[in-house]
Amino acid sequence: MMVSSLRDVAALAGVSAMTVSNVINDRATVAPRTRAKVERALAELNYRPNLSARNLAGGRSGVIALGVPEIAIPYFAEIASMVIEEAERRGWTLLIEQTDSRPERESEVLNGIRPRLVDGLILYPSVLSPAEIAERADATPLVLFGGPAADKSTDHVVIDNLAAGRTATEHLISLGRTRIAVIGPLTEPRVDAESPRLGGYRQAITAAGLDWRDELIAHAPAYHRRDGAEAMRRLLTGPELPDAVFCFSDLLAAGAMHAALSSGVRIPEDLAIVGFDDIEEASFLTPTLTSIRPNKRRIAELTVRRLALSIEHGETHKPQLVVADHTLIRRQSTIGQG
Amino acid sequence: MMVSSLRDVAALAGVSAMTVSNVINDRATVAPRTRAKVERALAELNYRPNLSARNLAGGRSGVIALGVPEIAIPYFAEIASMVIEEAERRGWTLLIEQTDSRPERESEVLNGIRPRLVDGLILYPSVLSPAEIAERADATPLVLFGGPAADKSTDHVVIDNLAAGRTATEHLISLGRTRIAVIGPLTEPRVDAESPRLGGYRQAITAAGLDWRDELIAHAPAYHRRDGAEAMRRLLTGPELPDAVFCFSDLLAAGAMHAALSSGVRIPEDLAIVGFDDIEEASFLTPTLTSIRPNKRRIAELTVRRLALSIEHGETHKPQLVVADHTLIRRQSTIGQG
DNA sequence: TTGAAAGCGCTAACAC
DNA sequence: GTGTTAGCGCTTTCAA
Repeated sequence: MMVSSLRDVAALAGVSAMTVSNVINDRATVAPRTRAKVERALAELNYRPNLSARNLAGGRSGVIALGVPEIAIPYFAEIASMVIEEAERRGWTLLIEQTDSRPERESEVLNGIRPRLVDGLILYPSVLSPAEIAERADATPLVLFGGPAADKSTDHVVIDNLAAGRTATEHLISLGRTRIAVIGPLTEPRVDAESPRLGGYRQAITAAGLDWRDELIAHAPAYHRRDGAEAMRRLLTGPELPDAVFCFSDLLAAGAMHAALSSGVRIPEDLAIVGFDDIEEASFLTPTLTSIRPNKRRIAELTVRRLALSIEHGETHKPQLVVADHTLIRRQSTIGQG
Repeated sequence: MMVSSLRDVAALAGVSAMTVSNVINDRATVAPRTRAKVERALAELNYRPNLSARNLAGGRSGVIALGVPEIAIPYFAEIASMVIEEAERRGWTLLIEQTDSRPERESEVLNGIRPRLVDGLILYPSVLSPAEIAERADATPLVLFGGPAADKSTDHVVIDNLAAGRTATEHLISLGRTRIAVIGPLTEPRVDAESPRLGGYRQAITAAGLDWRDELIAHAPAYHRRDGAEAMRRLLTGPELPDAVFCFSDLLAAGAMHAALSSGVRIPEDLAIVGFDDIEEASFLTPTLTSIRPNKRRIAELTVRRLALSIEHGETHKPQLVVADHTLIRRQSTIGQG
């Protein structure tokens, strides 16, 4: 099948290339008769615009990029799916970059691996500090999502992790649990600070007048299932047996749950578990997993909307920190068969 | 930060744009001194090539597209992750399209949603028939993966689903199970034929001299967890209680396992379960899930390699059907704590 | 309402 | 070894 250009269509329709361009982009007020002629030619030649040419001519590429640590992590896959849908709504296509949480990779993505190809970039900043992000050598519009808020110079969509951590822990306390463990990365390397989810846990524990016990704080290097399983094994062989655990991701919770069940621990009778992210898997674990559900649809929507604003208003665009909502979804892993 | 073009670099280095281009693309034999000068200018101006311009000038875009039903399905997310890695190895970036298994969407992707932007396309053909695929109005190099083999006019990477279905079923038979159920889409709408996984099951059942029982064949409309859970509930309330079940995906198996455990069925004592895909989740379910493991790394590698060949050799490229290997991974859902 | 001219940044082909 | 010319297919600007 032949590839036809604007010129071919123009020739067939007996008009100029410019008029065809106007028809395609629904611009100016093209005379109905002219429009009809052009549209017939368009169809006949099965015209498809050359995006590179369009992009080069000063327009946009219609492509945005999403940078995440790993697309195979369900939370990111679910977010990516929604971002694709939101982008499509605006006529954009999504390109995906994996950073593997490696600084060089994250930096490459930030500085435009595919230079000038994308109109904008959405990034989950996993390892780069706000300062490093602010220093990037690329002017492509950028929106961050997740992690702690960086500086004010970048659009950023987050949820209130501190409040979420508090809510998760309070839920366990309300169930009468007193030896509540935590599994997750305890610090935010990006800002060299305590994880806000841990901060929320701390607040809830303190407010309830429960003892703080270091033996119940299990660090996990990352958010994977295996990290959760390992941390749980450490807790189960430790000096203080927990009666509940708050995991900083559902993947950690899935690993922890598997390790616990394999050791004969009953859930939630002996051990209640709360996860974070509410990935689809959470509803199908046995028992089903109580989890903090960030409003993923809203995160995707806000992220793409901020990016659209930034792309459209360029210089005058004011970056903003936007907070999406979250809720606690109660399931069997804490409240039993209900 | 300013965006600089070839010309800017050329001006700074005191050479022509063409020489800069030659340096960048490692072409011709540029004099060492010239090269050094140019490279200094390149660095100083933080030059980044404009891909649209490069693409338009007759080169390639360096972007390939991957079309899948849903990126949030773990199997596709895992494959996508590996395809990204393989593509990166060749200096390509990956763009993702979701088809939702809708014919119009699949057709759009096939005919170049992002016309002329991508150098090649990898597609999981979920609903379109081989004839519809062959008729596409776009010349972009295409490689299919998964599903039944189409015609000979398209590159296609598959696994032997018939053999895999037989292996899964034989494994259950070897455990002494006699009432072996099946959960999954029973037909291939694309080719209007029986699912090859069901065909493998049939062969194994017949070869073992077991009775064929329609009551044990549970159709699932798709491969999701909820479909597996529903099918399992039907089997559990049906006239013939199975003592084993072969699910056509791990997601179906996860749903089926959840439904069974929730009804008090013991796995594997009362019911053995085999899944398909061996997604990471399979190793962390309780009990862990026996599954057919397609060689995903190999599928990604072969897919990208065939695409590279097609892109490089254009007209003279001969499409081919390539078969990747698979193995049965035995876990607790069939062989217990063993 | 339509068209002509210019140019986006790059590379291929060919000179020098 | 290096530079010149032309042009990829489109949009922007401005004139008709």
